[in-house]
Amino acid sequence: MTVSITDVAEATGVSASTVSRALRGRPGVSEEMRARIVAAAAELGYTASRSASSLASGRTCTIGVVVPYVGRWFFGTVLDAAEKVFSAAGYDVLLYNLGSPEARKRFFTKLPIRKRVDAVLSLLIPDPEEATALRSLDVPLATTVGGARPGFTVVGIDDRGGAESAVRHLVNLGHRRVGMISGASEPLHWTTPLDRRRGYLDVLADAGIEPDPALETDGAYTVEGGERAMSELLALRHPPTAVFAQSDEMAMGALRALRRHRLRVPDDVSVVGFDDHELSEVIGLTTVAQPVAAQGREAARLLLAQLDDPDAGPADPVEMPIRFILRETTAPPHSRRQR
Amino acid sequence: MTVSITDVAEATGVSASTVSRALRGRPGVSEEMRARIVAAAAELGYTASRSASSLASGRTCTIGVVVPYVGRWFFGTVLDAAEKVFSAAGYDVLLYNLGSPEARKRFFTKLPIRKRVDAVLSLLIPDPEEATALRSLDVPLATTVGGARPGFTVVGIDDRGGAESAVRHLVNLGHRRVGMISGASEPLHWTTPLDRRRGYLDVLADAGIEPDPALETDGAYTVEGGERAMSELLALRHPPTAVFAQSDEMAMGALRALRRHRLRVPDDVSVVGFDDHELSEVIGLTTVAQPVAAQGREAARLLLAQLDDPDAGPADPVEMPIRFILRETTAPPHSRRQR
DNA sequence: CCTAGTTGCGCAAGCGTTTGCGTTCAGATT
DNA sequence: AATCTGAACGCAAACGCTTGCGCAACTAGG
Repeated sequence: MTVSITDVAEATGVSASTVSRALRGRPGVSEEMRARIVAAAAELGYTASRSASSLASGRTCTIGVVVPYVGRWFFGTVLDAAEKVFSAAGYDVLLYNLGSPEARKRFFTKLPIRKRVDAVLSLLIPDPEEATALRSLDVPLATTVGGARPGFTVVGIDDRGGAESAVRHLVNLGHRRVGMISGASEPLHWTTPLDRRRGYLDVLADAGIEPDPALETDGAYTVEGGERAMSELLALRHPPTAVFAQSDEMAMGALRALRRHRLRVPDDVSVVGFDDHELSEVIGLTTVAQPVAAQGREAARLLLAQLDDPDAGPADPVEMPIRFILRETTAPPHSRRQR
Repeated sequence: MTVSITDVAEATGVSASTVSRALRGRPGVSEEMRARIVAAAAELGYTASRSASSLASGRTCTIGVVVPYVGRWFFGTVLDAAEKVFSAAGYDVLLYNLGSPEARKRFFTKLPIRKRVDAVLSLLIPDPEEATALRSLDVPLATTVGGARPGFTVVGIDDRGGAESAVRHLVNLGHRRVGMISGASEPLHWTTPLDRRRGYLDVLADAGIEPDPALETDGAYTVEGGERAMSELLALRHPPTAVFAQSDEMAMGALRALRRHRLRVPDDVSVVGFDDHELSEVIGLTTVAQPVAAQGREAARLLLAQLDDPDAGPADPVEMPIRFILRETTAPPHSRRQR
């Protein structure tokens, strides 16, 4: 049978309470006794039952992490970093992967997480009702990725500024017809696409370029979507000479579409992405880098801080630095002819 | 305060036992009463405390998933698929990300998972001691990725056959000097690199080609490693005309190295990978596709089956189909000249 | 009409910890 | 010597649920 606290108590000839205190480093146990207990516990291979201890103490030593798609690079990377911080602090991670709308709905109505976690890190942007549901858990909450929400600690980046630097780069190269591949409004209340669009429009306005709605197209933040979007742009009467994709994955899709159309990058069309995907360097994609893992780490740390210091509200929003990275997918328009 | 089972019991005027039975669909409750209880529970926003119920019942309704790197595409994808199966069946997923050796060691010595899960899906290959530790948990176990182990249900692919088809393709194209970028023995007892190497050697032998140890190099299963490995190969007096990379990520690194060396693919050097990474299609990489998500799904399903039918041992090993995919990174040697 | 079987529900004993409080006892303080 | 003070430890009551068993009330069979 599995060994319980009373077993190690008997083995040491003390009470269960003393064992409990000894093993958790609580005061009220002599060092000598503590050593004996620890030894006995080790010998018996004792591990405290989490169910029992969290039932008794009210603490679960578990953090819930909810993410839209673990499989996608961005979320996987954030999760990876956050998990390391949590587990180093002795917390376990309960993962909820809410890709499909059904899964998402089920999660937020049933809230299986209730009474199971000490805090929640949400890698997806909860809509107002979902946010309310999460708040009802009455534990510290944090979000990476845009959209300030009362009660949530949020760490993110300057999406607007990032988009500006990307588009400004294209404009400075001399491009006047700059397309954008965006991820549309799919999950409502998710402000990143909007912020990045704002940056795009800002720069155009600054440069005195009339924005053309036909140049804005939806890539759904996936490779396939980006490919489709790029094809649409190429089908235009006046296709763009440069494209700003709101994510590297969409930019990769765009590159693929361009290759299929036998157009050369950057000679015929320039492409700039956003995120600095792990493979972007491999393919030489010009992009705006954001510190993905660092965001996960930071969010995790802030959450832990909130747990340590009870009745400390959510931390102030954190904005992580971004960085424009020039690689090989951008050049002045029609550079072939100009050479 | 948080609402407990007695609250809904009082609200309905019945005992807690009846509430418990009603809410979990157990027999012994009239349909009418059940409806009333369900309604009351919903109204009060009641959720059973997992700690309490698992303490009482011994079941945790939780599956532990241990993975080396959540951030990597392969593991993220497997996890994504497995999580969906688990959560659809009402199980939560406890994630352990064991990238660093310290984290891994800590996990297997302290086994924080003990008494916390009903089953374990390991996406990393446990060495014999680790396997013993896991078995001591006394719950169903499953593994994706190579290496049969007593007590584990394993679902994998034919690594050797896959490697054979990749290398045979190169040999059939006329290549005689075929390099290999492998992930070496880093985590011991992880047979995939060995099996893939076996396939590589088989084909060479079949074709009457003397294997050259200098053509085998270590890419550590990462993009950077692949790049380094390819550079080494190119520095050889007689560099290979084709390269088999044991993973797509390493193949991508190889492509990058080739680009840096101003060599053209496939004209100067052919490259074939393994895995069919989500971005391989984007870059046109010839590769051997394995059903990654399907493996996660299948492993999860088998685990659930074992949970449903108690005292059913681990399932028979499952081998998922693989498929060679011809894209654009392979061609006959020196095809430029031959044209 | 009596018995046997079913159905619906309550009782109470756990499940393995944690923790407030009480007890004991050695040593310090007057 | 009597009292006080901590330190070290034990007691027992939670924590919120599950489940075997018991007990009515009701149905059906003879």
